[in-house]
Parts: sequence; structure tokens; C-alpha cells
Amino acid sequence: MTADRYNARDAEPRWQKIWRERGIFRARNDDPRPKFFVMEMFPYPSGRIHIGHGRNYVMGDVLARYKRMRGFNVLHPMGWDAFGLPAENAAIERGIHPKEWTYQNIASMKEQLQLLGLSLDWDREIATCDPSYYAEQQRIFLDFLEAGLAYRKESEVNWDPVDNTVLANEQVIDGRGWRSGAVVERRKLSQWFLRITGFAQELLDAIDGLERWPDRVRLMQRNWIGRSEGLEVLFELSKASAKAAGSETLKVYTTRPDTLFGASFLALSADHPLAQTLARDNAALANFIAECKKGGTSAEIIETQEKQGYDTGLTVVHPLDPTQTLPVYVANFVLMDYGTGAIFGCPAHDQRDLDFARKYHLPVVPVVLPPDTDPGSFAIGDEAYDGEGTLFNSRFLDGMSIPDAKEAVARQLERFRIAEEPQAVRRVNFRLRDWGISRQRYWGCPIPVIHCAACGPVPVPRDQLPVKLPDDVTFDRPGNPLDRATAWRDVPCPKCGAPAHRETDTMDTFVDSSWYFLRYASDNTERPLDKGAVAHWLPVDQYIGGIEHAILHLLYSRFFTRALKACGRVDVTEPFAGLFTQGMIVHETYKDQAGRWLFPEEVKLLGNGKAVKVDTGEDVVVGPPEKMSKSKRNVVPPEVVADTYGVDCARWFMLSDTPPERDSEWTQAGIEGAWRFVQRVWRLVTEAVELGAPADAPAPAAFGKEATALRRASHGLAATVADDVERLRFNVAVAHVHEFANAFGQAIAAARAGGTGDGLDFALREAADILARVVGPMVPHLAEECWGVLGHDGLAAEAAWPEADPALLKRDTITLPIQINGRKRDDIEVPLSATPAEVEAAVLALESIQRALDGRPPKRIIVVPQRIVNVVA
RNA sequence: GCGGACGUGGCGAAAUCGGUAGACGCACGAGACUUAAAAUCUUGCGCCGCAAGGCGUGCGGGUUCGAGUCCCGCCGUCCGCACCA
Repeated sequence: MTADRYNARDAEPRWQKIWRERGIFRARNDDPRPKFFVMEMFPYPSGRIHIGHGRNYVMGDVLARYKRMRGFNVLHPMGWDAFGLPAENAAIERGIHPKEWTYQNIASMKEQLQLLGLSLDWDREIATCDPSYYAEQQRIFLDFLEAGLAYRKESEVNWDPVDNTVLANEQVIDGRGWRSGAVVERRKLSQWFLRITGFAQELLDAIDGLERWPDRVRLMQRNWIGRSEGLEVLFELSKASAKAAGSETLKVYTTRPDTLFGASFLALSADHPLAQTLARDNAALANFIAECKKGGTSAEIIETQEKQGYDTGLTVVHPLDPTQTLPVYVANFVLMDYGTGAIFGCPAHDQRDLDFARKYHLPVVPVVLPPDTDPGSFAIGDEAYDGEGTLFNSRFLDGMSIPDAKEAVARQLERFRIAEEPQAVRRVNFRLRDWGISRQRYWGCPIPVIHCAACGPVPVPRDQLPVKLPDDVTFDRPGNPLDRATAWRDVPCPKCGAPAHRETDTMDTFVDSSWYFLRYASDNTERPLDKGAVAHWLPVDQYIGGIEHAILHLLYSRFFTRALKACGRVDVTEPFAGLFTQGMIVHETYKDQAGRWLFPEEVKLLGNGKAVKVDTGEDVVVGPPEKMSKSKRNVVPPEVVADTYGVDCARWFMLSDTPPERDSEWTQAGIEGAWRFVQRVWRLVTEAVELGAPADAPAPAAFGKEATALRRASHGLAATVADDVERLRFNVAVAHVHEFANAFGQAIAAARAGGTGDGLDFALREAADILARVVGPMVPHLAEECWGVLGHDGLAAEAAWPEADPALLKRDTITLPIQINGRKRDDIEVPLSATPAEVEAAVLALESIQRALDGRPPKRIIVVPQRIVNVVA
């Protein structure tokens, strides 16, 4: 009677071997079935993974396996985001070559990932550091160059003067280099850019169509692109000023032309050409500008920085009132790379301008009157007013709404001319900047360009691609090793043959990940980016990854796909039709009395929130759940889970309880609960096989009450879990399986007590069969083992999803809750076909209702068919 | 500062449309089996109350026959952006 325990340690490697040998997860490009492309964001090969890394792969795997059972040709690939700084740090710190370090990590992480039993097509595995991958990336770069989508310009970098190296923003901590501790300077370097701004409007507009993306990601992208509509206004310099400045006009960008009559000054960025010109003969101004450029670009510094300005002595004429002039300042809060690098300040309606005006005693003239406010008493204190209102103090604009006033000013200024030019032009601006892809690093994709003194930057001829990274480099000195790799660097110019040198910048690793999903589509290494294959597989039906990539990676990928389309390389526009952002796995942290972090296996939990160290018994300080991280040691390696419980338990646990988009806590109790449930499924299936009908038994003509109830439950399970998985509501799917297991267990108990007549034997067998398939995507190894016990020859992984019989999903009676004054008081069972009048009559006949009404007639009865009845007493 | 999301038992949570609040699981209690333990099974478990009953989805209002769900105002937590004119 008692079944053997399910032995995961035996079963899991066995089934994984069979899946691998039969190649059942290989996707074929010529498969005629409908396609389904599911992928998770590929990992950075940092070394070892912990169980927390597994969550998104498992979620994608459930969907992949489910879709296969539904008859789809599924592409579920995996690869490695293999370029990047940590490999170079390892080289510096431990003397290991980045390539060696990376490929070692890939090997061990692949082994760990395979342990999870994921249904991946490893034949399409890619590593971005592989020359076969980045060769195509270099071709793409040349395509972009030819199309004008890649270009070079001067741009500021963080420069570490001690290490003589360029730092990434995250390597600048409190304005200092992370390794050297030296104060970071801003330096200008000539760098490569991709023209993402050319697609800003389209990237923004297309967000509306991303219906299967989380709203918040769409919102974040919209904000990041940051479209604003405004006016570029020419301010005429006063005569004396024009002479001093060497120009007649100053161009200013504003989104609030309506507030022009409230303007009290102009402000230039420290980087503005006019500011630079004036500083040549003005030491005080030069000093001020240098002062502005000090300090990092970090948010905290900028936030707390006081508004400061330098009065240039220049004045401009107010565009709408020639009798009025405004002073021109250079100010530390004006950005050069947004708009025109110059603004007009309207202190009454902009907080920054107000702060500035108060400091330099400039006029504060309110021109927008809040609704229901007395114009005589309205005054600006310490807070600018940026709300709705009506224009006043503004001559011909008085009485207008803000939008009307904007329009009126625009029309007026468009008509005015200064030196043949209209005084104002409507201009749309974006917060989004072009994407600087140059990195002064070794471990990245080389930019395929040769610099020649005579010819300038010359693309490497395509027949000479790829430009491979030289292996023979050293990391013993600061700076980019490629600069010192003279044998690699120094080459003749492809155009004129004169001595020249290679571009030593490599590409931002975000470039690598901006097209890897297109690479997966091709099963042909000769054609890594295959238009036909891309047309077949793309867009990705379901992309799964962390919220940390909500903006950059996803926006860059959307841009890249469009840019490739513009170059004629692909026909797809939007790469990811469905996006899901999963939560992290968190775990409690443990510290001993000396404050050292402890691994979970060093700790014994006492159940009351307290814990002790396993070996010494000393008290352990238990911290709140945090993201699993090596440094805090709150990690659980997948091997340990696989050895003690089996990976199916880990998979089940990761899918249970917590909605997949939220953070989920890994606990001992949780994994044990999963283990119990895995055993329970095994027991239910084996017991049902023992009690039930044989595999090939025909369905009886009629079923008894028990059998019908069980059949309703199992067919209902197939339908509801299908729906749950389609909607990625794995925790709900798990709950539904639990619910079914309870019903199944009761049916088995009933069969033991009362026999398996009236078709119960068939129903038991059918229930086991359905259960094995329904849990298959979630606990695939267990499902295979069950499938074997059920006597099937093939693999559960290749079985079809159980089709629910619609007749069994329909009920002929329904239980309606009965409310009195909105509070539930009773239930009533009525035929599904009952009319509202019949229901009403039945309800009024209920004893509980009669009692509640106490002889009085009800005021009202609301019958919502098949939902509820509410009696208003 | 601006924008957004969320707030339900001791805990993780569920509740397609405005229609039975707390499904399912964890933890805990009681019982059965066992020499014993584990496992398993049965059973209880929002709060107050002996009960009848009352209260209950962050707080305060509103709409409705009926509100976790919709509207208004607060409070709290988390996230994104942050001198973008």
C-alpha cells in the first residue's frame, strides 16, 4: 500500500540525460507549427550562481514547456553577456586573462544552470566575447556608420588623474576614483555615438503599442525619452553688449513662453560658447566657470549645490517690450546639452529661477494668477507657482489661459524677424541624448575603425573583419591595454597605406545585448543575423528579466532593432511583444557575535526568530531578508538544494506563494513544504495507478457521483492552470494544483473505502494522467517519473496538454450566496437555468430570510443571475 | 521637488466585471497511527464574545441594493527621475 518515495537524486540526472540525448528542446527554423519565442535576459558570467538567479529562468522554462505541450514550435535559448569590466578587474587583481576567466565562469555557470532542468536549446548558445558574435556586431557598426547612425564627437568623461584612466559613472564614488581615491576630473575625449535621438519620437510613440509590457516600464521609458514642446526664442543683445559679445543675438529654449513678461534675467551654461568667449578677457568669469566644472556629475552633489551666477554685464532686449532690458548671467544650474544652453529666468513661476533671483536681488513679477485669487494680494514668497491659472501683468496676454498665452506668444514672435530669421521657432526637445558607446577598455568589442592622419577615421574593410582582440596584452599598468598593444594597434591606413593606428576604444557592453535576441533566431553561424530567421521568430513573445533593465537595455534594444531595419538588415520593428519583470529572491542574513556574515548552512534556526551557530552554539544575529549576495553570504547554491531536495522542489518553491513580479523569500520551511508536495504528487499518482483502471481502458458510458466530481476537478485543473500559466500567475497555478491534490486525495480515500465502481477507476486513472501533465512544466523530472508509472512510452515533456472537456466544466446547478442588506446570510442551490423570478421565489421561501424579514415585505430584491441575491429589508 | 505603484490574518497571499473577504500554502493548536520520533491522515485557526451577535481589506469621508475593488482627502512603504528651463 505505501508507495516508495520519489527519489529526485536518482531521477533528475537520468531524465536530463534523456532530454539531452533526444535533443527534444532543439528549435528548428523549418518547423511548420506556430512559433513561440520565450527568453530570459542572459546572464553576466560572474562565476557561480545562487538559487536566486534561477527564478527568472524557471519562470521562462515553465512557459516554454507549457507552450510546447500546446503544440508550439518553441525557441528557448541561452547565452552569455560575456564582455565587461569584472573580467578586467580579475585580470588586474589575480593575473588571470579576461578571456580565460570568462570562459571558466561560463563553463561552471552552464553546469549549474543545466542542473535546474531547463528546457533550453543549447545549440544556439552564444557568448558576446566570441569573435563569431562580435564580428557581426562590427559589421552592424559599419552599417550604422554608413547610414549616419554612428558618428564621432567630443564628449566629457570621468578622468582619474592618478590611474590615468577613464572611469565609468559607477566607478566614481563621492567625486573620487574608486581604486585610486583621486579627485575625478572632467576631460573631453573624441568618442563614438549612436544616433538614438533620431528615433526618439518613434520610440516614444511605439510605447503605446507595447500592450504586454508592465505599465511602469512603459512610463519609465516615456519619462526617460522626456519629450517637451517649446519655443526657441532669439533675444537681441543691446548695442553695447553686441559689440562686447561679438554677436547680435542669444538663442534661448523655453517651454513657458507664456511667462515671458515675468522674465527678469537670462542665464547661460558655463559651457556656452558665449560664456567661453567672454571668459577669454575676463579672469573672474573664467574663474567662475572653472568653479562650476569642479565636482562630479553625481546626483547628490548637483542636488545640494547652491544656485550661483556671474553677471556678465551684458543685457538683452525683451522681445515683446523693446523698452525693457534684461541682464545676462552665467549660471551653474544651466545645462549645455539641453535646449540651447541658455534660458530666460521667470522667478515667479520656476523654483530654480526664484532661488537665483532672491540671491541676486532680481525682480519677481508674477504673471500667472492661480484660480480664485485676488490679483492685488497675490505675491510670491519662497515658492514659485507652477500651477494652472490666468495670465495677468502681461499686456496683450492678460486674461488668457496658459495654453492660449503660449500660442499667442509663439504666433507673435514667429512673425517678428531679426536679420531675416523669425524671432521664435517651435521646437520639440527630448531629454534623451545620443548613446555614447566608446569605452576605454580592453574586454569589449573592438570598434572597427582605423585612424589615419591624412584620411581621418577609416572603416576597416569588411573582408578584414573581425577585428579580433589581441590576446597578448598586459594588465600590470593603468590605462587601456589596447593603447599599449602596438603590434595590434599600428596598421597601415586601408585608404592611403600610410602608417595609421586602430581605434582602441571598445564598445559599451549594452551594444552586445542590444541584438542578441536577433542572433538567437539564426541557426546558422555563417549568417549570424539572418533576415529570414528573424522574420520567422521575432518578435520575442515573452521576454523575462529584472526591472533594473527597464530603461537602458530595453530602450537600446528597441532602438537597435529599428536602426537595423533602417539599414535593411531586418524587417522587424519592435523586438519584445511581451515583457515580464520578475522579483528577486531574498534571504535572511546572519551574523555571528563578532559581526561576521554567516552562510545559512552555518546557522540553526530555533523557530522563534532566534538562531544559533551550528558548531559553537553561539547566538546569531538574524537580519531581515535581503537580496541574495555573495558579500552577505545569504546565498543558497543550487547544488545544495539539488542534492538534498532535488531541483523540482526548488522550482516548485520558486513558483509558489509569491506573485512572480514581487520579491520572494527563500526559507527552509518553504523548501521543505515543496518537498512534501512533490512527494505527495508522487504518492497520489502511484496510488491512483494502483487503484485505477489500466492505461488503455475505455471510458465507461456513465459515471457515478464520486467519479463525476473527480472528473470535474481534473478537467477544471487542466483549464485553470493553462490560464494561470498563460498569464504568468504561477503562484495561483500552484494554489490550484494544491486544491486539486486535496480533492484527488479524498477521491482516493473514498475509493479505498467504497470501491472503484461507477467509473471511479477510470476517473482516478484520468486524474493521475492529467495531474502528471499539468505539473510537468513546473516539476518536469517528477512528471517524467509519473508518466513512466502511468505506463506511457513517450516523454511527459513531449505529451500534449490535457484538453478539458467543456461538458465537464459546465455545471447544471449553481450555489448562490444570499445577502440581507449586503451581508451574506445563506446559500441557495438553484438550476443554472432558473429565471430571476424563480430565484426570488426560492429565496423568499428560505427560513433564514423569513426570519430576518420578520413578516415585513422586503423593500427590494436584487437578483444578479449566476452571481448573488441581495434582499433589502 | 516631480512622476508612479502598493497597503488584506501571526506570515506568503487569493478574490476576471462593483457581488460569499481571507481560496491555497507556511507557522501554530488538538486528535489518529507509532514503543517513540519522523512521515502521513483527520481537524481547528481574521478579531471581540460563553453565546446570540458584532467588528473587519492603512485612516477619514462619499457613490451604490452591495465597495478590498470606483471617487475625494489624509497617513505609511517602496520604486523611477531629478537643476531637462
